[in-house]
Amino acid sequence: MRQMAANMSETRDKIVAMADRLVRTQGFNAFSYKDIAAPLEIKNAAVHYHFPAKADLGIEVVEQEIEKFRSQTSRWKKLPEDEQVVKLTEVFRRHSQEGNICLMGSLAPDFRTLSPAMQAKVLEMANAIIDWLTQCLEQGRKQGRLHFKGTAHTRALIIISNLQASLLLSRVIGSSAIRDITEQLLADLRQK
Amino acid sequence: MRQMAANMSETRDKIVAMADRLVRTQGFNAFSYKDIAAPLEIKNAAVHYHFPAKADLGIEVVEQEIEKFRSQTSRWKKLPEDEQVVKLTEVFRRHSQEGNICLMGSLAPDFRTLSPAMQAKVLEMANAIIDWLTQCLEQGRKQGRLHFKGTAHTRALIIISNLQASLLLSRVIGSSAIRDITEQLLADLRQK
DNA sequence: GTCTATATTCCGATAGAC
DNA sequence: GTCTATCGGAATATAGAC
Repeated sequence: MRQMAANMSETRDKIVAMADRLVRTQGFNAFSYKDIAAPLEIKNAAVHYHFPAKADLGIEVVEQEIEKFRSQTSRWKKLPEDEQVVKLTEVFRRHSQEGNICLMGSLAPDFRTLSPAMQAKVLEMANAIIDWLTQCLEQGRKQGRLHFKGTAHTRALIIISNLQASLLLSRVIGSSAIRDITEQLLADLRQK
Repeated sequence: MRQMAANMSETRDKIVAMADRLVRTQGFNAFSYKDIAAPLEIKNAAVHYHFPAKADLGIEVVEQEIEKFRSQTSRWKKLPEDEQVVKLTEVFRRHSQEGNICLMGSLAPDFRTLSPAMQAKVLEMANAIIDWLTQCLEQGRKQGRLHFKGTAHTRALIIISNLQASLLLSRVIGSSAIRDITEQLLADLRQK
């Protein structure tokens, strides 16, 4: 996209990656520029150079997540729908193993404290995930590979809710929660 | 419990109520003593008198929630299990109408930033809810009033997850989410 | 129990040198 | 692009008068 030498964006990328990690592990309002600068062994002024305001950094984190989600799901396109759902659960399981929660689960509680621009980005992310899963479920049911009651949209909301909250719950009661939940979830979808 | 004139605890009660509201609407790390003091028209020093540290206040909020949950569920004891589950969903729906999210959904993302004592209280709360619902589902299935696959414990985790995250989601995408989710959830449980 | 006043620390953000 | 230095503000918390 932007014309830029490879090393020029190196620091920038590291900052975004660190911010992503911190949002998921501590929450957007609970980390500071220092938390980013210190581990990267730079000064907070350097972070401000790349992202003048904290909201700018938050927006970039969400934007990259949307981009990542779209590229992932696009790679699953040729798989049967039930396997695509499995892939989705694996994304969450991987987050769990790294001690992360998903961005939605992290940013939704703080939603009202976010800048309007960042709120818009979070909404965009939510819609991207919900729309994709709705279509996946709809198609999967048509093909006879997935079974569920009610509309695909509502079922998508339920499944997203489960995956999100299972990460939250497992942070409190231990990581066995996410395994149990996702397995039962997939079993439900496979059962006629 | 404690020996104390009625008016002596009035301010204290108001502080806890305000803190509860703020935890649910903004998150534990995003509100300050000023946010509590200003609407009550007292000074932040008065808040510190009742709760020396913010963690003390947080613990009290969670403790009162545990107490409230136990007294609510105890009042439902004589109802059929399927109606008890409906009662539970109504608690969440009421939260949604007031723009609140549940305490677990609010505190779980920030869990690692909480003091050990507060973490312990949050875990206690999680277990109280999960244990109650597990037993309710187990009993309901025995009575033939509730229908689900898998263990009651895993199903309890799934339902709690759904209710929690539906509040989070509805904050971002709008409040229709919670209605759709809970209705489908109850329909699932009623279907043989 | 509540107040005024303040200590201390930290945060996001900016200015200007290099 | 990164640094040093610092501003302005806000947060938690405490001391001491009333």
